[in-house]
Amino acid sequence: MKVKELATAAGVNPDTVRFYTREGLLNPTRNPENNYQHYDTEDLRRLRFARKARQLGFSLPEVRQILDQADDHHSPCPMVRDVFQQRLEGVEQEIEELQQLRKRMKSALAAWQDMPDGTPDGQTICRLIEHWDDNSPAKQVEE
Amino acid sequence: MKVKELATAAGVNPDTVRFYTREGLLNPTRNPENNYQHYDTEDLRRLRFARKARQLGFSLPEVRQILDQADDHHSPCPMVRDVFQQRLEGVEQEIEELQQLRKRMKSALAAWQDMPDGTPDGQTICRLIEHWDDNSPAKQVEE
DNA sequence: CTTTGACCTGTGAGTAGGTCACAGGTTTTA
DNA sequence: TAAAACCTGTGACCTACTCACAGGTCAAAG
Repeated sequence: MKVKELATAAGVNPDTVRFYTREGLLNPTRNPENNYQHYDTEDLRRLRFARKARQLGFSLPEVRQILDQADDHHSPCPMVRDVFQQRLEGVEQEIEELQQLRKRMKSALAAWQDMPDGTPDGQTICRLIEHWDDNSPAKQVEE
Repeated sequence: MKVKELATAAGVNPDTVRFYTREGLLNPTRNPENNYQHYDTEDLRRLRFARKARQLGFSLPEVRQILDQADDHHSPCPMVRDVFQQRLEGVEQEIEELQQLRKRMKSALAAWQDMPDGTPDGQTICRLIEHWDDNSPAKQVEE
């Protein structure tokens, strides 16, 4: 397979194939006649695997690590279980934080219902934001 | 105030102060004797405002836009309400997507309970991931 | 046989929002 | 007077791609 064929087969951008190749996740051979890359079904498997892993939240270095372990005929699965568990916790924390943010945003919106717009007066830029309580207290300081 | 003083006052990295200055969000004056930047309380207000706005999900260009409007003595608040509403929707969508991901991850974990690790055999890299159903069907192709 | 279009190549830049490193100048403290 | 702590600007780095560019290759159409 050539670049675009592999890309199409895996449903990704051809540039992603080239990028992954540069990054060492794919190991194509080269046609010496025209200098083209040649990918086989193993590469397709690796690419599909990489995409799935990315969707699951693995970083590219993590994906490469898994692939490398597989190349050395070590089972990467225990590591996968491990990193996966961590990623799940990361995702849950992200959700938590976003829900906090959402809550604060909604109460800010509610509080803004009754606030006038007001023109900047040199003391305040936009009351809507300045009076938003982010419960991260800033320190006070004088010039 | 000098860079580090302002940074400390606002609870940010000094490099962030320099970065925001380069980006035109802060307008310090210069001491011609030593070429140092001098920030006043107005800059501190702007910096704090910028940080709050960033926490609310405004992008730096948006923050700059608000600040510029305030400099021109136009009330930026209607724009703020508008962008804020959009950000809220964005946040809610992010939450939605993360919850979807979390759901898929949890069911994957459950399915993995009973799967053996297995050593890579050339056909499969890590069953855990390859057998994960991401409901994004890939096309089939032969070499 | 030539042209056209689709593909290939590598390299480099761009994305967002900072953070860090570097080399050299200044100020403050001991 | 010397070290520590600060200042300056510039440029690289981070993620995970994506896009642009300039030039080479190839298959089909004319």
